[in-house]
Amino acid sequence: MTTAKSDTIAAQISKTLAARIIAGEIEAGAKLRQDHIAEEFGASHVPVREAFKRLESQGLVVSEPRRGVRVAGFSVDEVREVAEMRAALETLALRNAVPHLTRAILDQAEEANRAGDRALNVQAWEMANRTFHRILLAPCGMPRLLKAIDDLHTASARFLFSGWRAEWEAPTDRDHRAILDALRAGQTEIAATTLARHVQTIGQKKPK
Amino acid sequence: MTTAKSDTIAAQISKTLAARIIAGEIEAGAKLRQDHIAEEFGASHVPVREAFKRLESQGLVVSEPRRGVRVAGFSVDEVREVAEMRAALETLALRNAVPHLTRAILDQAEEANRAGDRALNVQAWEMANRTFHRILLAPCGMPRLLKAIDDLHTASARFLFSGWRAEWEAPTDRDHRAILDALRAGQTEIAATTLARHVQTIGQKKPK
DNA sequence: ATTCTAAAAATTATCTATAATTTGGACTAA
DNA sequence: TTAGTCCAAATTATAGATAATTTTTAGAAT
Repeated sequence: MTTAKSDTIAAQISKTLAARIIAGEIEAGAKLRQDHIAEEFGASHVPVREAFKRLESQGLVVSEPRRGVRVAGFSVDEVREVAEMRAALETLALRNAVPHLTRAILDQAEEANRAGDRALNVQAWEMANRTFHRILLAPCGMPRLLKAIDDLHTASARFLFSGWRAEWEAPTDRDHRAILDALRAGQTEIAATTLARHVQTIGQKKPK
Repeated sequence: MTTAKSDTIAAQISKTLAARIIAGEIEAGAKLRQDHIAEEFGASHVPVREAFKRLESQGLVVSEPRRGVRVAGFSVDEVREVAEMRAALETLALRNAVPHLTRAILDQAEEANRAGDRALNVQAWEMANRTFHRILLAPCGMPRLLKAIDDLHTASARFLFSGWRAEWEAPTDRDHRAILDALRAGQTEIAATTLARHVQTIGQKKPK
């Protein structure tokens, strides 16, 4: 998680907290005390509050007025919900991206996929996986859609990390290759349905 | 727009500003000066900033660090984007809602539809339209999905109001009836595809 | 006339301080 | 013991003040 120095303090705090929540360093349901966090970052609590607002819109924390914010929990139902939303939105993005996909872009995606295969831990694999999806979908040119998908990826990553914590081995991603092959062959529909199925299987990998 | 007294000041400001932006009272691209707004609401600028954050997550304003926020513009591309996202997400919600739909719920939806036919202005029609969609989709029990759809409805409403401003006549909504008929007959797929087409036509009603 | 520079004004972002609300615990009464 | 209530501590929410940044304006040089 790169916290650019040009960002506002609120943005930096938001990114750092998001990374912690996703990594599972802060457990679900834990209260986030604004004064404590402000002290840790050497800031006042005003930018902390703004960071909270951002995290809330990403679905990482829930806030009750006058009672503070706590890390959002996630049930199996929510994991499934996120997976289904991803399937719906990523297929939409893919269909709109296809006309703009070039050979070079597909090669980039393949490289990202190989990076995933080489990943030594789940964090590295997740980053490569996200890159793969982003490279393929970005050419759709629909910024609002891409942002929504990105937030859903964040939610997915949280679930992924919570499940695979200790033992983990890089799965060679057959689905990714199948998607690439279909795209190279101009079979948009096959690519889209494969992507939809692929995303939904993520929600089924059992935690622990 | 009901601003409950129990809400925080930030929430009240956010709702009021959202209503103004949707109604077109503040034009796209206009700067929102936090001090001026704070003064108008008799508050300090801290809750104003938090309200801005909320509006940003809804896509109603865009913010550049250290340069303030301005009302988001919306091109025809963005309108189409929102329409396509709605089509994808609302069909997903509908498919998941169908098993929980009862006769009573369908009757409620029909009543909302009639309210739309009786609407005297575009605002009343929009509210009835949103109610219709919400009644049908809420039983899916996917809160994150429903919130996303609601934000997209807000964006759609902005476009709708900008187009039809002065002259307007209530269109009897054939699509809504077709959806209800299909649901009553247990034809989920027909209902879903009709809904998808219905949502996308909204993006095609030409403004002016 | 135009463009570059610098000072001034306006605005945003943050900090410190104050007010309001909630939570937890102790004490009292049933 | 068990509620119930009240007080104190902790925490959130807002206000007022300060610092930092950007935009505007004026002036000078080409």
